[in-house]
Amino acid sequence: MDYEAVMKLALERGFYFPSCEVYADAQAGFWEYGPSGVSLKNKFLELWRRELVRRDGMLEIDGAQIMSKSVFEASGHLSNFADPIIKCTKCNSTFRADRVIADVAQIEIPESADLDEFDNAISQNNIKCPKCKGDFEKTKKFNMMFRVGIGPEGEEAYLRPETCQSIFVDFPRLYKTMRGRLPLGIAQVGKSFRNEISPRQSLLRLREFYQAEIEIFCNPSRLDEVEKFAEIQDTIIRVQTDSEPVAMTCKEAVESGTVPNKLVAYYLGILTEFYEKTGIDISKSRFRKLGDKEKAFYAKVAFDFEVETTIGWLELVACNYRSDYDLSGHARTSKEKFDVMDNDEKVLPHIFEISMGIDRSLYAILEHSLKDDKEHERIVLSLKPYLSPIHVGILSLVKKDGLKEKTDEIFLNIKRKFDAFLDHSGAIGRRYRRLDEVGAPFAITVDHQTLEDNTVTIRERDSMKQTRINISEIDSILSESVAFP
RNA sequence: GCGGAGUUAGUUUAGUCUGGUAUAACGUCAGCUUCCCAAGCUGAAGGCCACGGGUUCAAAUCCCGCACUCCGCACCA
Repeated sequence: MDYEAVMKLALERGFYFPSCEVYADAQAGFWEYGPSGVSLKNKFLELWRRELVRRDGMLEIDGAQIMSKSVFEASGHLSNFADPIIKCTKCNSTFRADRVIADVAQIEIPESADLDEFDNAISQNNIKCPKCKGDFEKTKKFNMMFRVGIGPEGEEAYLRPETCQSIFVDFPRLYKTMRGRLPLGIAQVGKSFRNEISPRQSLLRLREFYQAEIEIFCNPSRLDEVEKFAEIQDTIIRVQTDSEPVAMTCKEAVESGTVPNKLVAYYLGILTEFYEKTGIDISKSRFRKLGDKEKAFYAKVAFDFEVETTIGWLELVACNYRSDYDLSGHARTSKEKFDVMDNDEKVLPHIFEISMGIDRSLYAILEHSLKDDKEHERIVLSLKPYLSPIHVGILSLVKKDGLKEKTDEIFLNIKRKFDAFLDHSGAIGRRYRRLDEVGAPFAITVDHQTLEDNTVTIRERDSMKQTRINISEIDSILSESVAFP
């Protein structure tokens, strides 16, 4: 289904909706998760922990969202995470200074250059507004980080623009106290903040958003010594270096040089296996190798994991080989030691990161799972059972003759163990439809026969098939059916 | 940030040109119908029309501003 249909479902069924919507001064780029959205997100993260964090024996931390100025001096965000912008005095159009100068005068000025350089280039080449030929104001820096003032003096600090900086600065302590050995993965789920110029499309471009980031600390001279590689060497990944994605095994990807080494291929492999289990259609995905101009300022090699949706290819994960950019930066600025012993060799670890956008991933899962079942006149959210906000609906066929009481009793017995939803009101077909829309994989219905022989019907969402089971079997059947794979 | 379109109930929407405090469907809730796939019947709740200002006896409707949403441009780890 398309973006509009997902949006409608999100608003009607409590997945997500605009923040502060009752106030007129609500700002763009901020969205809330409702009950269904939170449940889906929690389950998605549980799957992420199982398939990546636990599978690879990573350490998970939970860092502060506000970090000191020094962190971002060391990380380069204060100088690099900003665009030089120029504004036309006549028509108020805003442009990126480096782009206009490159287009008009063919002069390449790096975006991190001093502001004077841009102003000089503009006056020397007599560059005017491309739209109205007006004059430009002086070049300004627009930094995408949110600045905050700490305490009564308003000491300078920033909301983190990516969660991984806490992982980098915590690395020395974690390595020492958690008995670290290279390669070591450290993971974190949390919020990041970026002052986007134009947030768009609900969860797809937010100013406050969730990331699940994994930083792999590794010895750069041993990137092909990866024992675990055997686990995924036959896993098929889709890699795009030119115009079309090409499906290949991880082994072939390394041997052909498409992916630079076994370590990177291993993580692309387990990431693909993870996304397969979210229900996203992997045949509509690709790892797109980024060109030099597209890469982030810290990345040596970068693959974006992208998924095809009705609004185009959507970047869900950035996989960047950051080399020693981060640790050497923090070592230099903090004067702390970030190098460690690996066997008998002292190394400053390199970093490969898997930076996942959670909100976008959830959107992609919803879009790929939402089906219009025209034959039965229903909208079905065919989520994997272990990701469904509601595991099971517990329904009474009718309220009277003691069916309500019997239904309540069943609900009481399972509600702590499963996400169960009790519903007595309205026509039974309507209640099934409602459960279909929030993606509940099962519905259990108590009818008159239940009172005679303690059996209930269990209906399966996608096939609409019903089977009669004993009440005593409910727990084991559900446990098995909604378990994580 | 620029240009265009839009904003009326939970959702989709009529009404805006031709000013007189608002329409419908679906959804929701309660009840009836001994009822297993959005059935039927009865009833109810829900909006002062994004927000702020102006014109007018009177504004959802006209004017100005502003915010947000969508589409393009630009931007985007």
